[in-house]
Amino acid sequence: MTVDLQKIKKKLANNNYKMTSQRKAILEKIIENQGSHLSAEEIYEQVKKDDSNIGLATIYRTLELLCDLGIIHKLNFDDKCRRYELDKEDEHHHHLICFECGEITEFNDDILEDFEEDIKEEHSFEVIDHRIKFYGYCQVCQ
Amino acid sequence: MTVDLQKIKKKLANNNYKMTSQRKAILEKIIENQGSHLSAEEIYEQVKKDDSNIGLATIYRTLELLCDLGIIHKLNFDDKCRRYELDKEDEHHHHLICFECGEITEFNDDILEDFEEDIKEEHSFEVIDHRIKFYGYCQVCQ
DNA sequence: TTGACAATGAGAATCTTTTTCGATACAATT
DNA sequence: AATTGTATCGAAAAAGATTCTCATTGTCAA
Repeated sequence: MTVDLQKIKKKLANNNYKMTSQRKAILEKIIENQGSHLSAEEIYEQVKKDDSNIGLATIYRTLELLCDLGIIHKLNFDDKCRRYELDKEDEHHHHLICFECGEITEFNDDILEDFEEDIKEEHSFEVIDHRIKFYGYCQVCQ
Repeated sequence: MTVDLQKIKKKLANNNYKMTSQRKAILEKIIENQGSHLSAEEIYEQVKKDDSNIGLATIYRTLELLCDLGIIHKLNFDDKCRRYELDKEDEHHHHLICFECGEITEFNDDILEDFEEDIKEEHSFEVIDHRIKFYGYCQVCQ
């Protein structure tokens, strides 16, 4: 995996935050489940297995913190809850969402890079990032 | 505007639904505010001006219904509420979201049509639709 | 060891959305 | 005009996700 707890620990320290056991546990679960787009509740369940004493509020606080530091980011599928995934600066990926079974698969690519230029010119909008969701039918559901 | 209440009325009728005064009022507000991505609450406020007796539940029920009929669709910005906009089959548009002021502008284009082909081949995923969000800084906030 | 402060757990609070239920509107039928 | 059946409605309760509060605990430097 390209994610390194030590680096994250430093990033926390640089911002005056500590790598506590709870934060570590949460991070580990997120890393273990890369590609799963876990929700706060799901992470809670996972972490609870090892530390049955952790509170849901801690999960939310930690996720918020990790978002602020750019370690993870929020995702909005058409779910009613927010989901989270690791932020990997080296790769850009998008999501394929099946109308039928709801499965979400990832798909790496750097499309639209050229396009961002055009938008700058036509709309005076400086694009920093973009997210694409493709909706349709997965292999199984076609 | 390309939206026609008569057509919508027929669409409702075809599915055994009636064009009630409440539904009409809600639709009118959505049409009036094209491009505004109103939330349920905002639509409620608008409609309440004319019909102070309408219930919020009716707003939600109607929005749900209009989604099912493909007249509008839900949007998820990073807001905590869902927003809605008219579904215009003739045009595809995407959103430019400003990190700074949060303003959301629309932007028409048919990009990624070719791309959908490639995805079909590489991922066995049949793409029906896609949504793109571009994040960055708008003209004012740059 | 102590003091200062960050972090935590538990539960209350908040906010959006959905559900329930009795009342109402309306069209078709008598 | 009265009756019936059904869709729709408003109000309020309920549900579900997230945030806030606050007293307690953990950590680390002095």
